[in-house]
Amino acid sequence: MLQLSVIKENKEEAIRLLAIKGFTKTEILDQLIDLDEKRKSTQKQLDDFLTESNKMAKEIGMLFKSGKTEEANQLKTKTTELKQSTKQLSEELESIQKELNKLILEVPNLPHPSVPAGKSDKDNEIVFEEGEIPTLIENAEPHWELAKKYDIIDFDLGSKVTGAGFPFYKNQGARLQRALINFFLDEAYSKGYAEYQTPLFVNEDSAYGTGQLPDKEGQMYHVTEDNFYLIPTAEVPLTNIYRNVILKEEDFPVKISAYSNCFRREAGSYGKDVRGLNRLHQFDKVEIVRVEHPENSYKVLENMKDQVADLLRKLELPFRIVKLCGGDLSFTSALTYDFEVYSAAQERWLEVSSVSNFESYQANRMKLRFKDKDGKTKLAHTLNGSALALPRVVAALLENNQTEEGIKIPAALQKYTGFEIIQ
RNA sequence: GGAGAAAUGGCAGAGUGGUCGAAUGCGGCGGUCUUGAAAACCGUUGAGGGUCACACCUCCGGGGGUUCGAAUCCCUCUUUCUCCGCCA
Repeated sequence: MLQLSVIKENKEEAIRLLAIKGFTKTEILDQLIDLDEKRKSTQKQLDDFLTESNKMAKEIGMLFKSGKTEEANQLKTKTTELKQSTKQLSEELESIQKELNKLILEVPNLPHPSVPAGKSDKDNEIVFEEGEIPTLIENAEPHWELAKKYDIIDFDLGSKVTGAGFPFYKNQGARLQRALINFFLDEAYSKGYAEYQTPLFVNEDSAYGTGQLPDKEGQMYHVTEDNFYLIPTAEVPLTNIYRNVILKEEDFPVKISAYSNCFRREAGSYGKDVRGLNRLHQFDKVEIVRVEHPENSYKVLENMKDQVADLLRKLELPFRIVKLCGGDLSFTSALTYDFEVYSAAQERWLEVSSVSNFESYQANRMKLRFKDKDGKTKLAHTLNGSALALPRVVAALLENNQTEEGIKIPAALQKYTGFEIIQ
């Protein structure tokens, strides 16, 4: 969540930036400022009452000790009314806090000043493009046909056993999956990321910590019996490692990665754009997460961007990087780069990675802080990125590399797959 | 799943109703001594709110309760440990 101090000290600037994100309910900011004032004055009153009753309690203790029982009992009756006011005030304070908390969660993160204005993905800014769009063989097919032809991914079987969006990977398809996972993990490791395996379920606090709750409730699978949420990305368990943690400055940089299954309900999205591997309920992804000093976070974001580009280069896939415009930017992000690979058979760009700087937005919500050189406690910055999500990478690999003889595996992957061609 | 024990500051560990935000040790930081270091000695060392700064308030796993007063008593949840059962 946004820091109240940012709103208070820089309201005009905050309003201007929020408008880029399409957030125009500026009256909320005023409400927040008012509520905070109310909170302070109520707190002050309550504190005064508490000071009084603390004093009396001590006095009563002394009187009892020195045997002045009668005086003590007299004082006791006096404290009763004090308790009434105290109770009332603390209830008032609690409701103000609750309201404050609810409201501030409605305010999205401020976008970075460089974020272009715009409403939808059409307004995103293409900042980089690399690789040639391949010319396909005659009778080239989309990946869902290829999957059937080579018997490597079985969507129907998945529907039978579980439901739509839960495919089986088989034979060379299953081995290709394993190869990609290992390739991505090795690449992250070689760039200095510690490797983790995380729980696939998280509790409610963690889902709040990274901002899946309260607004994206319907996106996650929920185990009601135990109140667990299936992770939509490894970002959730990885980042929550640092929930309520105070780091030392020398702990930076924090670089962690994990492969995990990701589970998304994707409620309400059907149609041909989500066919095959384009959108799944369960998929595989290697995620990279960083916790950084605020001064470094944008340098680090560029670094992560290069890292992801390098992966796509090694996979020999044509790709482009787009900087998301305000309207397409997620609620919690300040700046996001999306990576898209070109699917020649579908003749469209597929998003395979999203690299974001959340600045202190997540950190504030989960109280992730560090002590600076002067011993002051400050919020850290968090960043994350997919490196990479598998399904659409697989889709592009299958489609772009199809030949008469079969599907060619890029050189960098061959030592992982153990084969050069799918046939 | 059943029975029992426990959860205190960075760590270890006292504290079972009243000047306890918390003894003591270790670690960290600053200093004295030293050419330098170690040892020794002295000081300092949790977080949040609030304030120009103080004062003041809250926090002893989480939540609730009893009491004038709770780290301490009661209820509840979570976690850890021991024993039994089950199990990859």
